[in-house]
Amino acid sequence: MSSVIDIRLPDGAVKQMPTGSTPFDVAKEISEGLARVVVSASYNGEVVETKTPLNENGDLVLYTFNDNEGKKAFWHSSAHLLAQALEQLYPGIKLTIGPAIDNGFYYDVDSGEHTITEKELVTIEKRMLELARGKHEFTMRSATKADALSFYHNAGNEYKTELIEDLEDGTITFCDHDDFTDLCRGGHVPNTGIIKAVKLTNIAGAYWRGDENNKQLTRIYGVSFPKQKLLTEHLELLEEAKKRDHRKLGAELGLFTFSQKVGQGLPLWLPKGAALRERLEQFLRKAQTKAGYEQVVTPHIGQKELYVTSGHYEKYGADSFQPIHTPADGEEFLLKPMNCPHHCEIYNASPWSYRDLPIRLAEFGTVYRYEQSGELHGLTRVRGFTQDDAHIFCTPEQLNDEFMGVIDLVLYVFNALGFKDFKTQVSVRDPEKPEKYIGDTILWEKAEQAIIAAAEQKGLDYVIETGEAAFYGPKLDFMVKDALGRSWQLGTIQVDYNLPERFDLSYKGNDNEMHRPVMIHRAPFGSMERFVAILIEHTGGNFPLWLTPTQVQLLCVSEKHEKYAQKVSEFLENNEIRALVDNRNETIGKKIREAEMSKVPFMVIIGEQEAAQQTVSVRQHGGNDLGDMPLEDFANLIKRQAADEIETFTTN
RNA sequence: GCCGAUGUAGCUCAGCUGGCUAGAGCAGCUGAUUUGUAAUCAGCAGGUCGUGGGUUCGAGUCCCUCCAUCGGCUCCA
Repeated sequence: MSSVIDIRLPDGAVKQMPTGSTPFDVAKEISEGLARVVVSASYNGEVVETKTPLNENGDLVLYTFNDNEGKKAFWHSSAHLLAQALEQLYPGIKLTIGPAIDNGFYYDVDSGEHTITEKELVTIEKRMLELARGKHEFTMRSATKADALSFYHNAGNEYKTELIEDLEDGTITFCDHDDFTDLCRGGHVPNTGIIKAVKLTNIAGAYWRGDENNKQLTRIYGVSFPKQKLLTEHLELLEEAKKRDHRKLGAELGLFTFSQKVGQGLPLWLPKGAALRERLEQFLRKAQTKAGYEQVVTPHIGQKELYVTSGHYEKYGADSFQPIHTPADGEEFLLKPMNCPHHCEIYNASPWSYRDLPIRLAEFGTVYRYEQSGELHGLTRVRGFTQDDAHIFCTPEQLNDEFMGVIDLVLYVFNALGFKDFKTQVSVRDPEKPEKYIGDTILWEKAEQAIIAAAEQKGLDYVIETGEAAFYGPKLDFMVKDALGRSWQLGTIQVDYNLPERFDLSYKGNDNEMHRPVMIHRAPFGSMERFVAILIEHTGGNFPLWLTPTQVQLLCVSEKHEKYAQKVSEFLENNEIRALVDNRNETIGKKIREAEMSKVPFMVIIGEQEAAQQTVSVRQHGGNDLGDMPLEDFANLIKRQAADEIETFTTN
C-alpha cells in the first residue's frame, strides 16, 4: 500500500494526501473555513463519514449544509439525536426507523401505553439541544447479523429485529454517539455539536412499514439547523406559505366555499371562482379544438353494468358512493366516478375506419368519488370534481404521435399558467402486486415502453415510480408542489390497451380486417378543482390579468363622481375588460385598501379632475402609481398586458 | 378509514384552576361626513359557545358520543 493517495476534487484539482486521511483532513487542507462547515462527504460516489479513512485514489466531494447531501446527513444525524432524547425521556420506548426527508427528518416510535402529545415536544427539543452540546462524535461500526439480532432481541425491540432479518450478514452497521446506538447505514455529520437549532414540528400516526394492516406508530417530525437564524427564517417561510394556502385565499377572495349541509368534500363555487374556472375551461377548450379534439357531453350517472364492464366496479365498487336504486326492480345506477366508459360507448356508437382515427373526445366531466374522509383537503382532494378529460382512440401506429401531441398540450397549459417548477413521473405497475392491475402483461409492457419512449423523445426529466400506475394502465404524471411543498398530480396522460378490449372497441384497417384501437386518457389540468387550488397557491391569489375575476376596480373619490365612473365602466366593458365600480360612501383610502386586499390588478381613482379631463388615474396593485391617462390608453394598456401574457405562452 | 390536535358572532381572536345577564376588533345595519392613492366618526344589532348526552347546586370551561376542520399515515380510477 502506497503511503500517499491521490484525491480528486470536483473542480478537477488533485490533492496528494497520506493514506488514511479523512474527508475532514482534506477539507482542513483546503481551508480552515471549509473544515468548520463540512458536514458530510462522498467518495467515489458512495456516502462516507467525514471521519472515514480514505485508503485508495478516488474522487471526493465535500458537502456543507447548503448541499442537499449535506442537509440529508445533518437531518439524518438529528434523527439519531431525537431517538436518543426519546430513549432517555421515555424508558422502554421502541425505536423503528428515522430517516431524513426533503425538509427535515422524522422518527417512528412505538411508545407503548403512553401517548406522546404535542406539548411534550418542547421538552424533547430541549433534551436534544442539551445532548447536542456534548459534541458527541458519530462513529460507525460493523456487526454480525447474529449480534445485531441479539442486541435488539435483548432490548425487546421486534421492529429492529424485523428490519435486520431482511439484511444480509456482513452489511450490517451500527452508529454510536454518546451512550446511544442505532442500526444505521451511515451518512452523519462529524458530531452532535453542530446541530444548534431544533424544532419538532408535529406528531402523527404512521403505520409500521407503511401498511395499514400493521400497528400504527407515533411519528415525530422535526427540522434542525446549524444556526438559530436559519431556523427562524425557516419558520418565517412556513408562515408566509400559510398565507398562500388556497383554502384561506379561496375564502378571502370569494372563490369557493364548503357547507356541512351539502357534505364534506363537495366544493361550492362562488361567482368569482366560477367565472375564473369558466375562463380556464375556455382557454383549454380553444387549445383542444385547435389540436383536433371534439367536445362531447355525457350524463352524471350510468348503469352499474357499465362499470362492471370497465372493471371499475370490481376495483372500487365497495368503496364508492353506492348505487342509486330506482322504482324499478333491480335497476342500479352509479354516480360516474370517471368518464372513460361513457366515451367508450360514444366510440362504439359508430363503425370506424382506420381513416377516421384518431378520434379525440373531450369533456369537462364532473365525477364523484367517495374519498376517505381523512384524505379530503380543500380543493385538492374532494369528492365531487370536474376533470378536463379527453380520450383519444387511435391505431397502434398513431400512438406515439398522439402521445407526443398530448405532452405538447400539457406543457402548453403549464407554461401558460406559469408552472415552471413541475416534475414528470412515469407511473408504472408494481410487478410484485399483479392483483392490483387488469390486463395482459405484454400489453402493459408495451404501454410502459410507449410512455418512456415518448418522455425520452420529448427530453422530459422524468422519474419512474413503481406501483403508481392506474389499474388499467401506466401513466405519465405531471406533479406540482403546493405552498407547503406537498406534491400534487395535476396533468396526467395514460396509455390503455385494456378498456378497448373490455368494451370491444374496433376499427376496420386497410387490410379489411377489424382491429383494436389504443386509448389515451388525458387531463392537462387534472381536475378544475385541484388545478385552481395549486394556481391560487402559486400566485398567492394574484392571478394573471387574463384570468383574474376583477381586472379593474373603479374607485370614486366621492359619490359626486359616480356618473363618470359608470361611463368609464361601460367603456371598459365595451372593451371586454372586467371592471367593478366602488361608489360606496367611504374614504378613497379605505377603498384603495380594500381593493389592494382583494388583489385587484388595477385601481382607477375617479374624481373631479378625471371627470373634467375625461381621463383615469391608474394605480397598480402593490402601489405603483401610473398617473393620469386617457381612457383609450388605459384600455390598451390592459389589453396589451393580457395579450402579452397570452403571447409568452403561445410562442413557446 | 387510522393516529393526534382543534371547534366561542360572517371573519380574527379573548374568556384564569367550573360561579352573576359570554367580551373585543373587523365586517354588517343606521346616522353624520362627500372624502385624492392601504382603515373618517358615532350609534345599533349580532352568539341556545360544532352536535347530542353525562357529572355538578351550577358547564363555554370537566367526561363520553357524533359531526366538521387541521397535521400526518393509508388510499387516490
